Amino acid sequence: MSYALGMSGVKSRREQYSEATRAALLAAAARRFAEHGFAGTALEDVAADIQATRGAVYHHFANKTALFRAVHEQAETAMLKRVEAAAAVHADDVLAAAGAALEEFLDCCCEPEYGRLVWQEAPLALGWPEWKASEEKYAFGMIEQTINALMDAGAMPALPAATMARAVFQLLGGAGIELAMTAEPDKIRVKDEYLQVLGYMLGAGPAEPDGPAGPAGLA
Amino acid sequence: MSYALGMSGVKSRREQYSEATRAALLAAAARRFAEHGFAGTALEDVAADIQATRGAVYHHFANKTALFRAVHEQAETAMLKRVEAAAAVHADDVLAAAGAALEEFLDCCCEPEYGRLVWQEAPLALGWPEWKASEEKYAFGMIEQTINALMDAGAMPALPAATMARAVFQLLGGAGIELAMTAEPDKIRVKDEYLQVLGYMLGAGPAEPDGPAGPAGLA
DNA sequence: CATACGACATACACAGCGTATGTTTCCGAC
DNA sequence: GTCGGAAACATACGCTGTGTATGTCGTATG
Repeated sequence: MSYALGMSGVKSRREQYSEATRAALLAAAARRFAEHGFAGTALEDVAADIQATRGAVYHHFANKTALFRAVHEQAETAMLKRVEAAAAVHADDVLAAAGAALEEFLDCCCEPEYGRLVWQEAPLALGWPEWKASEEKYAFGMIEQTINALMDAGAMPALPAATMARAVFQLLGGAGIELAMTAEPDKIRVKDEYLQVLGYMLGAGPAEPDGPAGPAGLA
Repeated sequence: MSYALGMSGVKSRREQYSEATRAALLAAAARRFAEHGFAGTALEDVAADIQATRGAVYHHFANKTALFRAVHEQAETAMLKRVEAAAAVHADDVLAAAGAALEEFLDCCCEPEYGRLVWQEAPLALGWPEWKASEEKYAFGMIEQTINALMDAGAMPALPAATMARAVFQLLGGAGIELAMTAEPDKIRVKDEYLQVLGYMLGAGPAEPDGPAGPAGLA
């Protein structure tokens, strides 16, 4: 029963240091994983970025996969927070909220630390089943919720909601990867084109090329 | 200037043997890669499946990536052949051809050797840029062509074709992975649900839940 | 102030890729 | 028919990177 300080919320110096290095490791790993991929990053380098050794990594995380898992969850929760904040602005309008959430999500995907990590490396690093289970908790759950809201509001016909959500999910993911890999000057254009196309597919009405909104007015 | 036989199309016994082992390696690698993933398969095991050693592998292929590349291309061309054959049946009707192609593609994805290989492992093994470039040649080109045909026929509004094609591409890919990972008894149901959803998104009209065809009648 | 434990660093075992170097078998020329 | 030579492999080696086992130092606790 040592370290009673921790129980009362006050952190001892040791704990503070430990958490600091853990956070630093997470940050360094996020950068490395996003830039060089999961297989392409050696734990040695991650540790070196922190002026530490692999011993530190293996002290804080069970193995390379566990480290990635932590990085991944961190990225997902950060994304969720941003998207929920964006949607919360339009608390009264379901469609507007969905549109805002969509755009904020695409913005998140523009940043390689989210786009590459979540949509490229994660399925590999965690394995497809775990990745899918994870997405079930984050992006996917949010999407399905929105889809159901849209169906209830009559803005979308009643189709198998789960499959529909999966399709939208994949669609957003593809847009995410594409955006993450697009060179900076083209990002705005590509993002707009995706908003158009997504609006058409989800709004499910013939959209005018110069007025991207389908009947749902999602975009 | 030896082996003049090869020039006239007749294969010497050595060449026949060599091609046989090469083909066997490709087949074994395809199974291993599809089942255990790219990183999860050791060339040792691939060679062992053929009762050979890694030397054989490295004789026929420059490295592990090159082996995967060959497997990948083989899978893609096989898929393309099947889809084109399915579409060719409806040479007169653009929509029917697109629908048949779609269904045949989904069928291909149901087989792990295509679904997992192309949509899961390939981006990792080849790297995203090369994978994308490859898809540009295969699935993507075919899709864009179909999209353009549909737009010309007035079955689909004129949206940025490239982005639209990419979205459809990603959509199909997602369906492919999902199908590839779905347990056998559920595959038919999931595939049908996807046909419904895709029909809605592409046909862009409110589809009846029990009559999956939108106005385009894609499915 | 002695002791135990947590936070690392160091050292080691092992797998898997790539390469360099044999060894055998077949082909073609003389 | 036999003899060089090259293709088709097998064998042996080095290297990198993961995971684990052990060591060391500081710090909290009785």
